[in-house]
Amino acid sequence: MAVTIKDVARLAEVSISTVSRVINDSKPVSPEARRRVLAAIDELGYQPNEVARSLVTKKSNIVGIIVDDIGSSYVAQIIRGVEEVGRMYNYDILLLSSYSDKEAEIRFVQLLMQKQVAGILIVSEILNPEVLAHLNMSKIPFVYLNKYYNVLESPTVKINNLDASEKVMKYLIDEGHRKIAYVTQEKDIDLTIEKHKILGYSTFMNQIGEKKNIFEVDGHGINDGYALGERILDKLIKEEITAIFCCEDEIAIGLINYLYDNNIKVPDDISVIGYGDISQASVYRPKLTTIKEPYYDIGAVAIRRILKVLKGEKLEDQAIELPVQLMVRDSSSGPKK
Amino acid sequence: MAVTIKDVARLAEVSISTVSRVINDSKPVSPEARRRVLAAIDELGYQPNEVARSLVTKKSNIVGIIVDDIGSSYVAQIIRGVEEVGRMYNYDILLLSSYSDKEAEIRFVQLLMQKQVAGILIVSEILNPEVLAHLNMSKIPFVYLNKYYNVLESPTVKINNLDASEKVMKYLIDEGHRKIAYVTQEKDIDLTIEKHKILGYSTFMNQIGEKKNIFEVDGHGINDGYALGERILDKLIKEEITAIFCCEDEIAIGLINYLYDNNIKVPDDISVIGYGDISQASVYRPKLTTIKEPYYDIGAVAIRRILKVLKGEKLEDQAIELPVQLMVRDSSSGPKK
DNA sequence: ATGAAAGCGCTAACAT
DNA sequence: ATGTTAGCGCTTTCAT
Repeated sequence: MAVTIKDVARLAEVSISTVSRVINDSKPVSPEARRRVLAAIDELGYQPNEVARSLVTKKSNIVGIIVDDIGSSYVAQIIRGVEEVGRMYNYDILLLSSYSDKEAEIRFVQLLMQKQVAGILIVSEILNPEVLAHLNMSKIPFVYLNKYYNVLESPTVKINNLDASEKVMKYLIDEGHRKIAYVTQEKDIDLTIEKHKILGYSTFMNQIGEKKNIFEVDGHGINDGYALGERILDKLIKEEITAIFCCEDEIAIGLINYLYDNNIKVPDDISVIGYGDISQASVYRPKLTTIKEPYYDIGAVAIRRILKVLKGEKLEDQAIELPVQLMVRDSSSGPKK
Repeated sequence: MAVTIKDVARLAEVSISTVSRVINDSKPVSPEARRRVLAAIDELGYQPNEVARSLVTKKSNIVGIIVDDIGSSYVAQIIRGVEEVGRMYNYDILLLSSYSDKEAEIRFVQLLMQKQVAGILIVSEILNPEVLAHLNMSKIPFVYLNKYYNVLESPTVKINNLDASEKVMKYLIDEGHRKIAYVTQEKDIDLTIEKHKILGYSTFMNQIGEKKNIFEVDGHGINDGYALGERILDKLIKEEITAIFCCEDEIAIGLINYLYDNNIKVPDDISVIGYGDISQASVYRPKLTTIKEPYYDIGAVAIRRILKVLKGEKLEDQAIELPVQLMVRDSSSGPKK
């Protein structure tokens, strides 16, 4: 049997209330009593039972985080940010993986409510309005993060994607490119962040008065990027494209693989730019020029928002936008023609 | 205020014990009462308070997992295994990152004890006997995982590393290589798993009667592999090495980079084999021949062990060994001389 | 400043 | 089969 507050009280010859006051610093306690309590705690190696505490305070110091898949590296980065900041304020993390299962997301939210978590963080890759409804009902502070979709009307932290595509376009044009293509994901463009990226691309293309070339890719994998290459090669040549901005690093890498296999040199013949700065990006040869999204920061900012609400502070905006960084590496250069 | 067991009892016109019996299926309840309780639960949307439950049962359905760094991909894979299996048995995961801080590991163990977790899983990259001591004191079932060091006298799940190096050596020799080098980490070889890998290497080299060439590398990064290349190039040439087996993929990739930059072709001039099958391994060009360690399985087996103990079953052995897989890809071939 | 006592929501022994 | 009741370990009024 573990040592409880009673044991401490008995040994210190005070009441359990006094012990409680000492460990919580909640009310004045005489120096003498405090000394005895501390001594008793030390002697017995007493550790307050967090569960009992949570029961009465109706608050745990646990933050629940429902992620899509802990295996994705960006998710791991977010968790890292959450974990590290949470730790500074003594919050622990309860981790649940939904694997894009809507039902699971909802079940998990309920589960976290049962566990009296202090806050909830969702990292989803799907659109699930139901889960938002549950969250809003719960009265638990939460932040909803989504890499692909725009989160509206809910607390979130997101990337400034317009800024991202503008940075890329400006760089490319400054390097002398004019025939620039963009590769986007195929679906729900209105709902997704692709909207903003395409806007940035289009604006610049209009500005320099060149024809827009937007290709759609199916899937998120390197294979899909490779398959894309196969599909668009002719068009690339016909349109004399000298630079391609891809919506995801994986796609860019797959595309580079395809080009390499077809004797088209990157960046000499075509510059390829990715998006995301996944770990492979800086290893791959040629090293990928890409947009680095601050996932660690997203996690850190997200948890800070929850902590803020917990402290009773009001949030100004629902959404916080974080800037990105253009990582110029070896898969891009000026056009060599 | 959330709805409690009392509200359900009142609405169903039964006692709270009956409600408890229904939700826990712990004792027979008349069909009629059960029906009313279920209806009331449904109507009120009642969800049992897990915290109160844990307080009385002294058991939570939470498994604590202390990892070195959630950012490492192998750690993420382990967590994935733990999470997925845990979920099947309704266990949740409390995640703590120690970043190789000994003090933190110990603090976290105590924290988890306070939280009444059902089990503890440690994924450490350092050697920390103190934490083992705390763990043993806690009476909480645990498994200690360590990628680099041999865990003795404690429940663990590990890789059969001798098997791993034998597989590599057998493959290389079958391909016709004889001048084979091994790259190891520099320190504590007696304590680390390197011991078994080197044993496998040495055994085979003795068998074919060739001179052993073991190089030591400092650090775990790609840069370190690159630096290694610089240091050993002359020796490689002098000894006419045709294949190098590296203790880590990162080292292998760095080494390949260096060789590539110095006009030595992989695998034509030298075959390079890694260890770990990190995500880059199958993307990198040439794709890395390497040993795939089953991290997902390690996590899954580890949590199963804990669950087993929780069910009161005895463990046969302290350690479970999992087999590895040799992934033959493009960084290796027969010697081309 | 301190203690007694109520009660958080639940389970489980005991009584019926 | 069902209800009553005593805690689980703690915080927090309410007295003193």
